[in-house]
Amino acid sequence: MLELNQLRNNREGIVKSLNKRRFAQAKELIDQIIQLDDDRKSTQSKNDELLAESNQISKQIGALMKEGKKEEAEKIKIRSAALKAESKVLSESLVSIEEELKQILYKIPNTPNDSVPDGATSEDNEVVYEHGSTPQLAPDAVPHWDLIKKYDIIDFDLGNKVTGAGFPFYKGKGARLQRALVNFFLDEAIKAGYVEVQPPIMINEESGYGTGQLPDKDGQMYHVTEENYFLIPTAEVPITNMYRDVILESKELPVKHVGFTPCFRREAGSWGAHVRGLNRLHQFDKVELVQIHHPDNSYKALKEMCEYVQGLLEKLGLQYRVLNLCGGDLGFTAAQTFDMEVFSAAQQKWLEVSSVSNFETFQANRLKLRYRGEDKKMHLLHTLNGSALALPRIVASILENNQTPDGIKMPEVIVPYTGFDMIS
RNA sequence: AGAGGAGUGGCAGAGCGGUCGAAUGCACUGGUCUUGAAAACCAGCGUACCGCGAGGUACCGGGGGUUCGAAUCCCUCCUCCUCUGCCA
Repeated sequence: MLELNQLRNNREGIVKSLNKRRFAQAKELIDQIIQLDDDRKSTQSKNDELLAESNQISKQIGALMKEGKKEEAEKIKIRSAALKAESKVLSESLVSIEEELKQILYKIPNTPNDSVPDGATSEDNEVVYEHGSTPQLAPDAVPHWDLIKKYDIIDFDLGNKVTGAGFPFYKGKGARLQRALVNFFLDEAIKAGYVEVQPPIMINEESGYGTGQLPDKDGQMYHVTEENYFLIPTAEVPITNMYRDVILESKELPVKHVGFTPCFRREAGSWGAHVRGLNRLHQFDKVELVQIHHPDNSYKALKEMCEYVQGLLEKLGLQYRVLNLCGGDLGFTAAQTFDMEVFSAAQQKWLEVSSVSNFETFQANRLKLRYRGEDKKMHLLHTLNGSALALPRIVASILENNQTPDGIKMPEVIVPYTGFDMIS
């Protein structure tokens, strides 16, 4: 959620910035917001005056009652009743103005950072870095959905039977490979100074609003209606919400957490022929990084997180590239996002395996996540997060890129974790 | 899940219909004293909104109600504790 002050003071700049993400209604919505906020202020002022008078009268009544002047007290009670009726009207309208204001604020996405490239679709994302070269595979190399059948390590049919599409079983060395990668990712993050957390994988509605999944992505999360809980689409949600309604001391910054969780996504409307095998699932595992920073440091942290994720990909020996997402492809809550894509040699296609974002104050504003500045005043913090890494597509590219006539060779760094160096 | 008890400022803990945004202690910040520190003493010490300011308004787990007036009474939800039941 953008800050009201910013909308008032930097209206033109924000409209221009939102233009970069092709958000056409910016001007109109901001005008509505400013109008509503003006209404809110004047309504509150009037109401406060009424309440102030009412409080005065109540005190007088108290004093009169004490002195035993019942008659006089009764007399001014009449005035008090009138004030109360008037104030009730104003209070109700204040509540509805605030609600309307909030609803409009919820509709406005975050403003892209200046270094976000202009552009409308994923076609316009800027490739800022490339690493590695495409492995030379044998002519009979096959995509991972064939490999997992051949070696019987991941079973979609079983998942279909037991749950439904997009909920595969990992079996034998497939399960061990996945667990090995999770442990490798967690250990690396801990070495890099992240504090591990194991969060709940269901969240309440408030948390959904806190990080911005609600109301924007309502319908993309699995909803447990009995309790009004949601299955998390990413560990970002519970981990960042640890800091909802929190005031941090400067000396507590930065906050760095890593968490491993399954992630659940309904992916409503996004299914198609191009998402075979592990490319898109309803349930998948992910190790997620979350950082909270002083506003001055967040972009430096964003850079460091990207470099950290790149380091993981390099250790796994995967060819990858880094994209600076263009305005039109940016997620609702992000001010800037770098996507890491690995090249899947058998599919001849780039697969997104990590998304590292700075949300600036967008989430913090909803979360009320603040720190006390040098000026002794409260300020919003910056939140960031990134996948490090999402498992299925990493597994897919390891399987595809490392296939040999004798089996699938494991990257060296994870052999201590898997306990085997070959799936055959 | 049932019965009982409880939720107050960073923490502990008073208040149980008016003068309470809330005693007191601890913690914290500034000052005095001291070579320095400790101790002692003095002062300060929640958040949000409105207002140029003086100041005003709201908030005592959340929401609603009674009342001229609610931290205090009533309803409801949530959380925690104790006992009983169930169970990884």
